[in-house]
Amino acid sequence: MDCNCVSDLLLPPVPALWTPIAFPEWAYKPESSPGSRQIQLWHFILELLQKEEYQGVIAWQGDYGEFVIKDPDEVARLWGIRKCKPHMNYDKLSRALYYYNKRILHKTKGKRFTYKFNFSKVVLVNYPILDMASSPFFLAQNHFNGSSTTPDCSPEAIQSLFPRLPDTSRGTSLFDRGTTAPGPEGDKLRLDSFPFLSSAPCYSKPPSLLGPYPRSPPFDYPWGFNPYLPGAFSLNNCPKLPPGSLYPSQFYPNPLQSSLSQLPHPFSSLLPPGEAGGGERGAAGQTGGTNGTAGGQPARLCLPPYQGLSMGRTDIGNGATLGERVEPNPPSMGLSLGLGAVTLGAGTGTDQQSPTERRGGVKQDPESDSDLEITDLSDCSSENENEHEFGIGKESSHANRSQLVLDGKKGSVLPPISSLPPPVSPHPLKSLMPITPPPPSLPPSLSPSMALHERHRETETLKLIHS
DNA sequence: GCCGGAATTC
DNA sequence: GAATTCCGGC
Repeated sequence: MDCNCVSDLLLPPVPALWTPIAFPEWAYKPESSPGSRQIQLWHFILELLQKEEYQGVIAWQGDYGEFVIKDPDEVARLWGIRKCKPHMNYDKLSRALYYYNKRILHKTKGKRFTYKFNFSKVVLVNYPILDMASSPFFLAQNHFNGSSTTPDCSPEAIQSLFPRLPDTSRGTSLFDRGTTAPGPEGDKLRLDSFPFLSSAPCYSKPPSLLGPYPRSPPFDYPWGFNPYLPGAFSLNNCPKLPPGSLYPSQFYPNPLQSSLSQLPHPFSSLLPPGEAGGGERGAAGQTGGTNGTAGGQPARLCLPPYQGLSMGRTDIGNGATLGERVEPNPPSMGLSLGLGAVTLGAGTGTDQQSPTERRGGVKQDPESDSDLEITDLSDCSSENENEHEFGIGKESSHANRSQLVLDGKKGSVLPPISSLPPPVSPHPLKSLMPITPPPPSLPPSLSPSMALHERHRETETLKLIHS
């Protein structure tokens, strides 16, 4: 939409500590509406929900994922501003919300102006490729919430599906987006838009009372990032991104991290001895180099954080990570973004299964609503979300070696690894294992074995230096 | 206030 | 496809 009607309504100043995460491709209008990737209502709702300044207008309240529109007219007005629909009203807005019924969110019956997000639906609908049956995400989740049937979403799982991206130094408000829809390469979503997800799995308290992420001032973008500004999603526009990874590594699901650490050689050996705890390397500043991999920095495999592993939020390596590379194509990664890089070595590129094949018929939510359609999933799987956008080849060409980076956000509420349910067959890691050799075009740096080789070589070099 | 059909727009 | 708009019914 070419709407500038809100550009002059700009609200608050650029946020400083925002923690953007990538809006998956599906978060915006699909290819059917090329060039018109408008924010969707539920995104808008989420954003309002996580802005303290709108607490009086709309806020989390009550049950898990539930929110109440305290000021329907105001919400409608804001939405109208956002969409340049001056005649928007709550009646219309609610009509739109109604269409989300049982999918993204639904009306809470009996509660006035109250709706509730269905994040499991969001994930299921948009990431059908996730093998709920064998995914560590959901095994863990089920373990967490005691449910063996509902593949609900743990914060980490959710977070892993909404990879965090770095920002640009720009940022504006919720309303300054009309004219500049995000590019396909980096739609962003803020994890803290899901307070109930980012805090603890399945909390029952009002989300507003929880949340590991300290509430930031309104519009507080960590790197001045504004997901809706042009180029905000471009990997070429990450000047302020903490070097090392386009995505703060805490983005990746814990279960995977633990899984990786438990993997037999060579995977386990990919874990840099000194990096398991996550501290971070310094930031050889690199400014907005293509896809953030500048200066021949090592490519990194960002793995999910896990409790017990110290992980700093700023733990971001230099250069693009493999993890980020795979981010744009979540479904193809099986279940993991973090480990995606491992899979990556096995066959990214064109030799992926078709969305349909990968999907394999996913209607796994036991409580699936009759109208929960696992459709139109191809949008989030391939096409525009591949190499050409993230330039894996380019990235890797700068990389000297692969590394696994264990880090992430602190305070993850996850059970100890030992308490996680044992892998079932097929082994959760199966999907992480390379199935086929890396394609010839795959840079050696992305191959685990090559990484080892490189690592060894580096070690030898260091020995020589020291001697 | 809520639900939901239908036509329409983008 | 995702609203937006209109409208009628409860």
